[in-house]
Amino acid sequence: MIRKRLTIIVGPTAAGKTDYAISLALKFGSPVISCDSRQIYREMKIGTAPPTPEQLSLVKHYFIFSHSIHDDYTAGQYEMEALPLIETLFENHDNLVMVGGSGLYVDAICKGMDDFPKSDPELRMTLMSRLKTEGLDSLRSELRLLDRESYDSIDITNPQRVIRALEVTLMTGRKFSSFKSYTQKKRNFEIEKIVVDRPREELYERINLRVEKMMEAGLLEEATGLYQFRKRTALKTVGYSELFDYIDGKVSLDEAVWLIKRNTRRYAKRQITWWRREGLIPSESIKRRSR
RNA sequence: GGUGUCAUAGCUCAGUUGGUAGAGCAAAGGACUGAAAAUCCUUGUGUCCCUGGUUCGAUUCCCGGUGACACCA
Repeated sequence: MIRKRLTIIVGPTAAGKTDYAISLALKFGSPVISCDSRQIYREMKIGTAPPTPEQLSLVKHYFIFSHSIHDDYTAGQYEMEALPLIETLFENHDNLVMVGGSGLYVDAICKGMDDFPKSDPELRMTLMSRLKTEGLDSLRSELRLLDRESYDSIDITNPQRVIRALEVTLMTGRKFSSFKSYTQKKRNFEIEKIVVDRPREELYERINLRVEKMMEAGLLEEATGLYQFRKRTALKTVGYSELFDYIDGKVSLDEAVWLIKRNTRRYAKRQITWWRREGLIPSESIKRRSR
């Protein structure tokens, strides 16, 4: 029996993953399975740099424009939807191509997420307002009392992490740390990751240029149309938050565009850090480039 | 052409009454289990424009260059 293989193309934004994925998919006769936490939203068509309509017509794509910003989406849900899809597709394919810039989503496919309960919006809201009124210290000491292991192991300077740990513990009556299994889930296919990267300077130039092109393509108009939904977590996205600030009069348009570039650069850097940890990107200055 | 002011980190600038310097921004490094394009942590990178002088010691004071700006011609 032929071993099935999932090829995952990873790397920082604007490095050229989309093009590479399509050429590889055409070679394998595979569809492209996207693994991107923002390109799944159909309401954002410019700022997330999704494949163009032409590219989409070349190869069948999954998880592009497949969901709505009005439904909360998570890495856990992605695993639950993408994994069965992959298994189904393997019935007719030996090689499948996945592309993704979202490290956590890639891990959800490769390693699997533990069975943590998903968040309770009401409880989260309560905790967030407590963070505002009582401060992080108060939440921290509560976590310390309820779940010492989590308190010792998570990043307790990060409000988002403290809230999540507390949320799960309060919600289930079980310690957050007790949900961690520390074992990877079994996958009945091979996984190969390919990095698409560029020298830092070149990558940053591409990012800057791409932002200019997005503005020309009407990013401001798109953001204006989505302004009313700006509180949705899906719209906490580089390219949109900055323009919402412009609409609110907090920054000038030039400043907003400049901030989009900067924040995209920082995002790319975080992605690089993610795959560097896996040894996929050399820690010295980056030289590798596949295409 | 003359006079004046300025020249310090990638950028904007502070500072050293002479003991080789520090802020903001940019940047770099790191973390990451249902918000992950999110969220959080750490870090100061320098021929202090160049040459010479005074001095134990000059980025700082002095002479002379060079460049930028302003004003006067």
